Amino acid sequence: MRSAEFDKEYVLRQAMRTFMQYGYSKTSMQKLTEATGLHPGSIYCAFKNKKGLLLASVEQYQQDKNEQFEQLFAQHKSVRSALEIFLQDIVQPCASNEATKVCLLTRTLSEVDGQDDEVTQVLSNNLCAFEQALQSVLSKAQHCGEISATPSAKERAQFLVMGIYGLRTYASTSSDEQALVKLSEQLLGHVLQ
Amino acid sequence: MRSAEFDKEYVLRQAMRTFMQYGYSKTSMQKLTEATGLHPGSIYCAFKNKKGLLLASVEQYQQDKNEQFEQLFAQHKSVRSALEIFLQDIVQPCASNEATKVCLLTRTLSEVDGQDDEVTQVLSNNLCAFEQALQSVLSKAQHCGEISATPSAKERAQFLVMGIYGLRTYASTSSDEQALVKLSEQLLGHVLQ
DNA sequence: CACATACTTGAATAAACGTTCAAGAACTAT
DNA sequence: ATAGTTCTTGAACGTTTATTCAAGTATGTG
Repeated sequence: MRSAEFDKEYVLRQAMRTFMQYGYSKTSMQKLTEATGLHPGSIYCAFKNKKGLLLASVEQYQQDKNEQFEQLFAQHKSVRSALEIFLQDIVQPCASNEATKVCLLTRTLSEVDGQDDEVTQVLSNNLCAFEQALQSVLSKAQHCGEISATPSAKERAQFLVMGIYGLRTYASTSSDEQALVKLSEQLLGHVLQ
Repeated sequence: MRSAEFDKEYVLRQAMRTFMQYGYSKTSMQKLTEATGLHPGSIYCAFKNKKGLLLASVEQYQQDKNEQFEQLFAQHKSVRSALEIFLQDIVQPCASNEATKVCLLTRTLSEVDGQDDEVTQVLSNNLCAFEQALQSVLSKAQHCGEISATPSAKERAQFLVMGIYGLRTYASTSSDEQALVKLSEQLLGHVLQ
C-alpha cells in the first residue's frame, strides 16, 4: 500500500475558500486544481467529482466552525460576552473584502436551492444544527438565570440566526462597518432582551 | 422603420423569473430563449448580451417592486398595517416553492459579488434605494406620531432591511411557514418598538 | 535489487456554453 | 406593386466546462 501524498485538511480548506470566493458554479475544476495543488485525476480519485469535493469541503467547514464555537463558549462564563465575540467574529470579516466574509453554507444553499436536492439537504441540516447549537447555549443561559425563560430559547435562537443571515447579506450591499456593528449590537440586545 | 415584434415587459418578466429560479450562471441562453420565446439573435440585438438582459431585467424588477410598494403605502393610513401586509407578501412566497420566493437583487448580488463590479454596483444601488424607501416611510410614521423619534428612522430601516434579508435566507433552510410568520411579527414589533 | 501495487500526471474528450452572422421574412414607404 | 429597410431566424463558431484514462512515477514488500 502507498498512502496519498496530499494533506486532506489543507486541500479541503483551500477548496472551501475557493467555493466561498467564486460560488459553486463559477468555481471551475481548473481553479480547484490551482487552489489545492491537486491534478484533476487526483481530485476525481479522492472525491469522485466536483460535487463530492464540495460536500467534503462543507463537512470540513462545519467541523472547523463547530470547534471554534465550542471553544468560544467554553472559555466564556457569560453567554452574553461569548455571543458578543461570536458576532464580532462574523461582522469583522464581513466588513473586509476577504473571501471568508461569506458563509459557505448559506452561499452555496442559495445557489443550489431547487437544483440539487442532496446538497440542499446537507446544507439545510448543517444550518439547522447551527441553530440548535445556539438554542442550547441560550437555554443554558436561561437555566443560569442570565436571561428570562420567555421568550423561549428556540424563538430567541431563530431570531438570532435570522439576524446573522441578514447581517451577512446586508454587508454585501454596504461596507459600512459601523452600521454592521450597530446592527449586530441591536440584534444581540433584542435576542437577550 | 419596422418596430420590434416582442413585448419588452413580458420578455423581461420572463427573464427575471428564470434568473430568480436558476441564478445568473446557471441560466443558460437556451433557458432564456425558451422562457422569453426570443431567439438568440434577437436577444443579442435587443440587449447586447446575457449580462445586458440581466441588467434590463433588474431594472424592470425594481420598477415593478417600486410600483407595488408605493401602491401599498398609499392605500394604508397606518404605517404599521402597511408594513404588516408588506412583510406578509414577502413571507408567503418564501414558504412556497415558487421561483418568486427569492429576491432577484440579493440572489444575484451574492452570486456576482466580487466578480463583476458593474452589476454589483447596480444591485447595491437598488438595494440601498429600497432601504431609503423604507426609511422615508418610517420617517413619516414618526412625524405622524405613530412611532417615537428614537431610534432614528435610519436605524429602524437598517434593522428592518437586515431582518428581511434574514427572513429570506432563513426560509431557504426551513419551509416552516409558521416560524417565518412569527419571525416577521417579532421583527416588525422590534422595528416599530 | 526487483516486483507489484498503488498514486500521480496532464493531455484528450465530449458536451454545454455564450456569441455571431448570413440568409430569410415582414413591414413601411413610395 | 415594388423597393428598401429592419427584424427574425437558427445553424455554426470558438471557448470553456467537467470528466476520463492510459502512461508514468513513486512507494512498500519479498
